[in-house]
Amino acid sequence: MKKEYSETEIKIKTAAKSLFLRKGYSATTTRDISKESDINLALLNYYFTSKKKLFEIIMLETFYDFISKMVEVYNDEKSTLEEKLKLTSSKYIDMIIAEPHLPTFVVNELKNNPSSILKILKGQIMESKLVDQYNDGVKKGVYKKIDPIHFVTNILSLIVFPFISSPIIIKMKKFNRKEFNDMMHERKKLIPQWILQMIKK
Amino acid sequence: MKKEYSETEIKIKTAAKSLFLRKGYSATTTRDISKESDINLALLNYYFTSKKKLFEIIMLETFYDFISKMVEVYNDEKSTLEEKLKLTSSKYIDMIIAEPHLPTFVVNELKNNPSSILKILKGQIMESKLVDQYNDGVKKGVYKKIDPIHFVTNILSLIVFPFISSPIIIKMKKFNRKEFNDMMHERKKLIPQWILQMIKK
DNA sequence: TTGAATTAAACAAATGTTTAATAAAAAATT
DNA sequence: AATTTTTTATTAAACATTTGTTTAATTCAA
Repeated sequence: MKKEYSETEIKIKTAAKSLFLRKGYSATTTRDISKESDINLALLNYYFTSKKKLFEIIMLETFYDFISKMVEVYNDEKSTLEEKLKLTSSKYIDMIIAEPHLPTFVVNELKNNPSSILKILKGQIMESKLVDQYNDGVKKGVYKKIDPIHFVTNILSLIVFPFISSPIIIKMKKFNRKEFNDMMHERKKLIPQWILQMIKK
Repeated sequence: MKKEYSETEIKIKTAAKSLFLRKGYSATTTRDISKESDINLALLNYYFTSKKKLFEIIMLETFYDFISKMVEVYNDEKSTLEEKLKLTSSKYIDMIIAEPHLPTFVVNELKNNPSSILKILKGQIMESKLVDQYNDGVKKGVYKKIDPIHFVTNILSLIVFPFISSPIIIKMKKFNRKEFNDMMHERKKLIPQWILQMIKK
């Protein structure tokens, strides 16, 4: 299943990913990619047929990484709901601080490539252990009875949206990048608390 | 201050806005715009000098509308904090349902045009009546003492992010567009409740 | 009659892709 | 082991479109 990539292919993919993340599909040219990866222009088509195909490969891998990080935690058998919240916040915030363009890229290029990429999602979140645990809490009367989609959506919203709107936050608070990141580190503790307060009766 | 636009200029602007919102700056061509607005290609440059200039005008207006809706409510003198939360949720959700591409457009093109557009923000949110009311609650000991930036960020996150991630939500829940919108209408009531629970001691 | 609005055509630059030639590596043959 | 052959990788150049913008001519309105 997993393709073995040559050194040159990896160089192309790395440069392409960096550029696609920063500038998006349309604003990235094949010459940009060839320059950034220091390979001849024609090799892009030689190895990946077209810019579009190359993009689809990168989009698929990136989205898969993005979702996997969530699915792994959500389906862990041992941890409690609260532990899952903490781990998700922590992992995601670290991941996005390391690659700040990731969320904008994912949500933005997503609306163009619908079904093929979204196949990855197939029930892995709404049928996760985390949602089970939430539903158990509802049954026991400790959590409010609301469609779990809100629960799942709220977690991701509180984690990811601040990054997407970082230019606004940075402007409003006169932050520099480090101060913004500190704010996000702070949220690792806060988000699990907030989510619990939101669902508790 | 406000420029008076001729009929042709409005036709161009309307078509351009629709296209920029749907496809972004780079993926929209001047010929797309001329076709959609049914005007001659050269008129775009005749009236707006360049594609870039036209985009900046539209970006500025759109972002201004987007922020104004918030600022108005946040600075209302009469309403309580809870009422402001309800009104913001309601207004924003209606606005974005009417123009679903708005949030993605704003956040995505924002990172490219930083200062000029973000000037609009100048203290209008962090120094708003809403933030005052929040700080009062903190002083009175009814709200937790956390930097109000989290408060402001969380409101926007819970309102806007679900729209941005709508392809994911629609896929996870096997929703159609109407069912997704219903979910968002449901959140008009829920978000103010959630926010209050998050800040209460 | 003058200035503004509109048009078709043209221009130059950029862009994704292909071609044809060469270099390098691997395989086959002597 | 040495040489030839074949396959693969890399390159510079070219190709056909697309794209943003301009020109020069024409129509329209004041």
